[in-house]
Amino acid sequence: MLRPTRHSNQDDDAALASKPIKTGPRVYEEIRRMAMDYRFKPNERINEVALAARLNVSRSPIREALQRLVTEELITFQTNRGFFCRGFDVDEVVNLSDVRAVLEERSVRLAIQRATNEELAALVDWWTLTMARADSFSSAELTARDEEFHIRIARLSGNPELARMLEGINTRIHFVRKIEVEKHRRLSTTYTEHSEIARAMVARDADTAARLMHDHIDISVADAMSTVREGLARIYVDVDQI
Amino acid sequence: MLRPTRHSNQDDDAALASKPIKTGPRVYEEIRRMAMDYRFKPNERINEVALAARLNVSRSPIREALQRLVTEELITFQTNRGFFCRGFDVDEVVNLSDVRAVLEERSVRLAIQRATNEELAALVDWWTLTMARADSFSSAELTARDEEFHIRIARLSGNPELARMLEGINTRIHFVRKIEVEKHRRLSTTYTEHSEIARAMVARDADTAARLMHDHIDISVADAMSTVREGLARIYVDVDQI
DNA sequence: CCAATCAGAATTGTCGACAATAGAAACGGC
DNA sequence: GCCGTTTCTATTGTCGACAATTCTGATTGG
Repeated sequence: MLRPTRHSNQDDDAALASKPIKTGPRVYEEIRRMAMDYRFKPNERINEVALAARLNVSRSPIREALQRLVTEELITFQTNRGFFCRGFDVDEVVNLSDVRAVLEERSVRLAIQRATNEELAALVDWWTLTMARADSFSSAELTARDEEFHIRIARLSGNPELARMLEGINTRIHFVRKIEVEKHRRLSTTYTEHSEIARAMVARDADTAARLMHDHIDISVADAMSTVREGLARIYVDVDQI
Repeated sequence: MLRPTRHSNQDDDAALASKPIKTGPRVYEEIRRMAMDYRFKPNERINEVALAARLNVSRSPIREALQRLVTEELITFQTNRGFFCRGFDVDEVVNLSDVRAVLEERSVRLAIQRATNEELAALVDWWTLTMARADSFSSAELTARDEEFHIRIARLSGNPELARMLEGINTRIHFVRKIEVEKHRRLSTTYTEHSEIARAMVARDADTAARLMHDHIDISVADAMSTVREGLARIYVDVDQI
């Protein structure tokens, strides 16, 4: 079969002969990533044509991706005015943490109730291994492992809706969590809490596990404020470096 | 005021002259409503051009609305195959109810902690009035009141994220809830549970209120199965009546 | 009779164009 | 000099068109 017309890809990554990744999903994922990392400044208006040019596509897939991100709360929208980056404020972080704490508690309880011994053992092993290698991970990688720990438990809960909601919260607090990870790293604080939670799960001690999980997540307003402050500094500094 | 000649428009509201409602939001709301009420059959493929014709718009706003509904879990999507109505199965209802129970518990607890006496009194009054008029309401109206009761509490919690998540769940279980309301009505079961919850809230008795709320929401798998069964019957009967 | 194959039809994915709206700049009256 | 108005520009909202893909169903070989 003959290769159909290639439309004007001059720079960027593309052009590797094969193009297995559909533009729609690719664009969505790319913009999502940008929003998660606050590559748009808080409340910044997002110019569709500029973004389209940047990603080498037309406005249609851009708009569809943005609309989708609107319901994910990563982007906001005003009719006839367009799309904006979400804000970045303390209240939101605190409120999301509150919801998250409740859901994660339920998550561990269900996981303890439903997961097999093998699954729980695998969780402990995986985290132990992760801890052993912790120093070799970048902050981004470590953050990803942190997120994965919680997601794994959510999966073990056997309730996909619960897992999905927690993933949604995760994407929204990804940025602050990354900052927290770096803060921890600076202070050389080890992640003993995850280990303790996993141990309580293996022991099928639901109350202890739930309590540990709650305390692990619960963020004081003071902590949130300092983290958000550091986040703001980072946003307005790192920008334009790429 | 004289009404200028309306040319052609056979069905729908149409065209120019007075058009205060933007098509984008209108289309979104309309499709959303259809999805909530299962006007699309479960897992049915949604034809974009047909839907566009039905709503007298082009495919662009249709697709944008659908994409948005995808992340609301009211619609599913497969690349190159298009959009589908979500399924309709017992597991989902059970899982959502589980999550909902947890969130609603948190909701009442926070509301008890943060709402003023006046706000709680207003809640009681409003529900008492609603009950008094219950017989004059249609099932749809009664369902809306039921939903509003819970949403009001969520708002009183002072945590907008919590409220938003509960609203998301509500739209997804709207259909089964409506069937439950009708079931209740057939059996002449009165809604005493809401009143009891509200009373416990006024008394600032968090544990009691939380327990009542949990029991109110918790759905046994058997109940869910019968409700879903009735829902399926309704879906495949009422269709085409409009 | 069934399975695989292959055209034709239907549907989705993406684009560029144009109209409608909002935003910015220039203007003028006070 | 300042505020409201007007004009011009930038951006969004929607559309129709075409390419790419999937679906349908008829055909053929076993």
